[in-house]
Amino acid sequence: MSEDRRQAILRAIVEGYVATHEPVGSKALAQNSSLGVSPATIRNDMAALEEDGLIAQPHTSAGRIPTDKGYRYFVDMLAAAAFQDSHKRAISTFLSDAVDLNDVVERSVRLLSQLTRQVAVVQYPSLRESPVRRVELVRMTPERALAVVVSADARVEQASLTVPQDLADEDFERVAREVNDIASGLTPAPLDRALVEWASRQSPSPWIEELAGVVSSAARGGTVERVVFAGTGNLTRAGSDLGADAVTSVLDALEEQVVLLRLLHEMAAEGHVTVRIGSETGYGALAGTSIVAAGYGNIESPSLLGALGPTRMDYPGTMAAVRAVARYLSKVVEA
Amino acid sequence: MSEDRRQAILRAIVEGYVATHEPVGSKALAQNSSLGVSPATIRNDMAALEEDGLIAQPHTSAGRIPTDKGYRYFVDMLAAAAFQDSHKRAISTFLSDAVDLNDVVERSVRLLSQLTRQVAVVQYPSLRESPVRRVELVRMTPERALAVVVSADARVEQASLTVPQDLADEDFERVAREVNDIASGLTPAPLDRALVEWASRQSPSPWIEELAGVVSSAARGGTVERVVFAGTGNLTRAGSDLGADAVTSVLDALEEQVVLLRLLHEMAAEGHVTVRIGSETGYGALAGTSIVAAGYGNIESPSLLGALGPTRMDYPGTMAAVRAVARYLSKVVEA
DNA sequence: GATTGGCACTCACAGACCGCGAGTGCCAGC
DNA sequence: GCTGGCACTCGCGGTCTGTGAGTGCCAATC
Repeated sequence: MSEDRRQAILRAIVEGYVATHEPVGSKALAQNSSLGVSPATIRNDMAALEEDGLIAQPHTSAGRIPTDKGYRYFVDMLAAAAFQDSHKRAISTFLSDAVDLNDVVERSVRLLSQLTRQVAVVQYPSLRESPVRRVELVRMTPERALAVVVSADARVEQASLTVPQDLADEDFERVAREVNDIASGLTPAPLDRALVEWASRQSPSPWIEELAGVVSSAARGGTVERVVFAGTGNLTRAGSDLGADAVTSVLDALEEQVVLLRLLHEMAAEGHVTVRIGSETGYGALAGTSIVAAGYGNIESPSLLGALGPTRMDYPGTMAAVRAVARYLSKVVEA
Repeated sequence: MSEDRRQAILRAIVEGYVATHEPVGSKALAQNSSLGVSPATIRNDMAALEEDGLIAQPHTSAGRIPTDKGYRYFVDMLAAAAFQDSHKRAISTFLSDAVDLNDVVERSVRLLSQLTRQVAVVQYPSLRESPVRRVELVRMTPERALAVVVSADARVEQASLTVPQDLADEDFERVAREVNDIASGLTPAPLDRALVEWASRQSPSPWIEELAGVVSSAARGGTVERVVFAGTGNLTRAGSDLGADAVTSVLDALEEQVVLLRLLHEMAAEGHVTVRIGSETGYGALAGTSIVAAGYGNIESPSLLGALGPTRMDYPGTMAAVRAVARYLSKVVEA
């Protein structure tokens, strides 16, 4: 009862089940897979694997299917799969002619969903540490103004604020120039301090306060983190394990974003390509689904992207695709 | 065989089927609905309605369900339903504290999906005729620059372009000032002319050309029209008629956007709240689904928003919700 | 002529039944 | 420790059948 063979059997069960969507039995395994032992032997090992909670049988007289724990074991012993050249080409052609950051993210998420045939999610790059390039204030109406913050990585953020109706245009322009001069070249943290200091030197007024706050948060990359997704159609495409309720919860989770963001944050802490399988996600709504994610961009505070699909997914392929897209996206964003 | 009673029967069938998801038979109709006639009479009328193609029976010995044409007839004879006060309040609280245009659109689409319990779609307002408020050019690196166009309705568009590496900063700044001075206050059409004229006065160079083109298209509200959606989870929520394939096609159509945009454009031509039922959409992928849409914003070239769901939907309620949200959104955008 | 009650007919649906076959666990032998 | 054999389990798919809702048609009635 060698440990090696058991691993091989687990691997064969996972691969077989992923390929056929059907529980795999000892006999089929003996014939199909090339581990030269008899069905009976395999049965013994299967019993042991089941004992360990790595596989289970849906019905008494059916074959075995991997449990979440089994998938986990499989993923952990997985050697990095080679990524097909055709895919590499697809990535570069797909991403090469993107015009701006939005476009890059948009294209990436579509590409990833096509490569993996799963739902792809991409978190907008967190550009917290990127310095401000310029701040513009535009007075739209007598009492409304728009602040436009351009950061060094070509990201443009906007926010609106209220100004006193009786404020003279000259004063408004002076403030605009001052804020731009102060902010240019600063990263968010020093920017905060500089703005507070500057505001305290002005004659106290609520709009100065609001202006400082608005510019600070815009420099941080907008008020909210966002996740875009694509490939939701894959959830219901033929061959998906997920029932209607499961699909509903996943779609809801994607739209609410908050659960998804928390989960991605958790995963960011771990390492390169990380996988959460079924119940490992810790969210009941995501039972039956797995997430394969990888960080990209800034090494210290990476953003995440990943693929989400039924636990019965092609882990090696998905992991390879996620890794590849993350790598390319890192190049683009860092450049 | 009065025409009035037939209409009443059709109405009762539609309402009954929408409520219960089950074919409705003559007997149940006679008891439940308060039109004082016997089942036999109803059967006669039903036969006539079926003759006209307004209803059908899924199986020989089942009750009747409305056809697409039947829903159409029902919708056409529908008196505008009163919209609940609670909904009105929901709308104003939901939309009142939006910070910018993105936020308004985002909130609207979520709100609409909640009110209708369908998939909501909102087309980004087409702001073609809004004049430019300001144009900023920022040199990001020696050979890349960013053009930021702020329009009078607080929309911010960005585009990147290439500049000659050896261009002096003073020259760059001069061009930036000139372009801003030219563009400010102009709507796209005159802006195009002014930019072409201006470019011809410069010493000919590719980057001047690119700049003019980029600013023109940014002033038009970005390169692409976009549609955002929310509530996709409702497609699979309990009680949806749609099979897995239908859901898949709808999700795909939503993501591709192009089909959806064309359809919305077609519907924009019609009038106030318009409805496309099942095959009326003209797209096979949308068989079994209906769209209720209404224009908002600029009367002459309205943008659209709407709700998308199974043909068996609550048309009166959905139409009322769509109309109400469209009205509020118009106010916000026009203001 | 419109409406109604009656009646025979149709047919989907749910439940019961059953045989097949894949798969298992266990045991004795190598 | 591996293997062949054997009895056992049990889900799945097929057939069959009764039931009941619903229909269409026809003759009688208002």
